Amino acid sequence: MSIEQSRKLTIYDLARLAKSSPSTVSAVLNGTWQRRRISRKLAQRILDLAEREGYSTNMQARALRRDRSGILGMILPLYDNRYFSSIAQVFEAEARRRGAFTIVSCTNRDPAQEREAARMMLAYRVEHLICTGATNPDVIAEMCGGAGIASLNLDLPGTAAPSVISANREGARRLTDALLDRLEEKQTDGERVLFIGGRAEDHNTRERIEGFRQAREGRGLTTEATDIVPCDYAAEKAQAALEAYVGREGRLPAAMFVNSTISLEGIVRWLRLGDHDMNDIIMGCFDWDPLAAAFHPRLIMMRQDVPTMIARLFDWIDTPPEDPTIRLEVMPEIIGDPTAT
Amino acid sequence: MSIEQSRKLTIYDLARLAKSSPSTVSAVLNGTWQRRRISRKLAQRILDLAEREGYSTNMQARALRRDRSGILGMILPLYDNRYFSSIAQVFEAEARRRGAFTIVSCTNRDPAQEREAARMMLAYRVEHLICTGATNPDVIAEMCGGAGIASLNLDLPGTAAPSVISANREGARRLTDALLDRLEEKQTDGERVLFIGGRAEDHNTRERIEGFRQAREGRGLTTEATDIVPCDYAAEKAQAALEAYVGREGRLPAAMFVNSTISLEGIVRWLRLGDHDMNDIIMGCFDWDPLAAAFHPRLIMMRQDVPTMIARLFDWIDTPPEDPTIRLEVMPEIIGDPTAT
DNA sequence: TATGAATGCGCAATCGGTTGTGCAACTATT
DNA sequence: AATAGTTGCACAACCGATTGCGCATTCATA
Repeated sequence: MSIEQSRKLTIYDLARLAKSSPSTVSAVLNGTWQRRRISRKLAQRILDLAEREGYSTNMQARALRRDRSGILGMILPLYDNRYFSSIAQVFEAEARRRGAFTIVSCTNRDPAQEREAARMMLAYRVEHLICTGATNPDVIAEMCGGAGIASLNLDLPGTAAPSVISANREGARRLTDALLDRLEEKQTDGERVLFIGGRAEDHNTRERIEGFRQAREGRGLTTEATDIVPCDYAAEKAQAALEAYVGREGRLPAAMFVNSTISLEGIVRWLRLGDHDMNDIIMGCFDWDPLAAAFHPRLIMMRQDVPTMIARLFDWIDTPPEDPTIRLEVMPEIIGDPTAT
Repeated sequence: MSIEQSRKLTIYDLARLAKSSPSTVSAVLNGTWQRRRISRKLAQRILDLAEREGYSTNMQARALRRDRSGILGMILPLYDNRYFSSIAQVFEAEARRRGAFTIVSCTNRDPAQEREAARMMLAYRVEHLICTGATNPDVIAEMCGGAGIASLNLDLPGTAAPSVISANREGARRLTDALLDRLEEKQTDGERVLFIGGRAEDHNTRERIEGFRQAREGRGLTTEATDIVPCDYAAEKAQAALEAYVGREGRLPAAMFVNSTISLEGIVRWLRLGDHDMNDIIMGCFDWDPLAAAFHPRLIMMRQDVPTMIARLFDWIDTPPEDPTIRLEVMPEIIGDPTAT
């Protein structure tokens, strides 16, 4: 261990201590010493010294000189559900594996916060910016373009940068199919099936609604507009929306397609408050939460395939696609459906 | 909007465009122009120019020169529960409010990852490092000390840096009291009450066990060692531990103190698998999850007061405490206990 | 014993801001 | 009209790393 330094140790200090030069020390410490024909002996001496003195490279200086920060940036709506928190964790783990550093910023689905976060990330010269679930990814992509930084969209697609998203329509179709299978088992035909949660403006919600419609159509069922309730991402809104729905219809839906765990929270709360039995109603949720699964094993959930999505993202970080508007869909996995293998 | 530049715009470019000098441009852009007696007219001209050309300060260069990065670092075990994700979000929001940037790194309760993350944070010259739930905070504090960086502990305390933690013992006492009240209501005296989850080595778990013991002692109850099962933070381990416990004892405990939502997940799963009625067993959980609350309204939960904890943390960031070993406890709130106001 | 090549390392410029200092040009004072 | 103070700005030296280039040795070859 070194003596506590008030001033951080630099390559100049090490050069002095090693009776060498800053350029040599630099080459040794960043691994380019062989190419610069530094003798192994001197290199070892400097490495030992650096270790003993607790030297740590000043990344700001390195970034400035190299014109590469070594930082990957990500903006994210929130951390507080399993989908987004897992995105953040997997992203960070993979970046770390490659020796990159990550900066993640939560922007609360707020366009102004998204822009501000992107501005800061660009100021810190991130090498790539991943926009996850951005309300308007194209604005961010344009900011990045102006700064010469590559951006990528995740979860919600854009038209100005490559996008990795879930196969929302197909996923929703499968989830709806599972719900309808259950409904048929119960032999309660003609009952209402409610789609609830998400935002009508957002691409994923629209796609999932379309998948929902198509699955019903496949069984000769038509879907009423009143059965589609994209009441935004908030437990209270889902709770209120369900209350209103049941008030209008005079009875519970037989099955529900719940679009996100945050909506699920409101739905479950409302059912509990009204003392309804959770098992009387067939529920599917587009998103996965293991605690919800534990509490309600008959709940069918679509688990989005985060590891694969992040892997594809890094493929594009390594080799940017020629087509900047390319969109890749990753299939989510159905959980809790006994008819699925 | 500016023409797309291949090379980023610098203050030198702006100086040329404005027919001024780099030092003047710098002063204007970082707000010190009044102190440097730059005329308002020139300042405005430069600001307009910067805006029009889409200039963005290179934070690496600024950090290098100022010897201040403007970055606050935080290490965190995980994002995937409401407690830690809320810590990350509130921390980031507060830092942003103060114009600071944050870097958060998940280290999976792994000492090696914690050290590595701290090393990187120090290389990026964070101005403060917050160690949240670190397995060995003192190691990190020492690394920071050697680098002349202030560190602070959150959630789990250390002895080498100031710590903000929850009032674990008192919180556990209250939670246990609530459980025992319920038990008495049911008039099923003499039944077993199980403490399950957490790590025997970790300070919080030990304190909570102590609070659990004290609350029972307060009612003249002694606590068997076999009723204390700190089986680590993992759903599967809690599930297995409960299975083993019930196997040994021959019956379910009448009440359970579940130490974390991750343990709760395993507990609930096991109960479901065994087809036990959740309402036959009185449950308390030290940590809060709104989805769990929705599914199980009779579940009593201690919600740790994250906003207050973060506020205290920033108080210390602003004015470091004289005593570096100071420890502050923040009272968590009990949720779902009808006897509490 | 020259000559050319390879080895081993240091010099100095550079990345893009920041900031102490100095120096004109003006204004106010006597 | 001479002096002192103020206003408005530019110069140049940093911050700590990186890297093109060059120079002195040593080694191999003729």
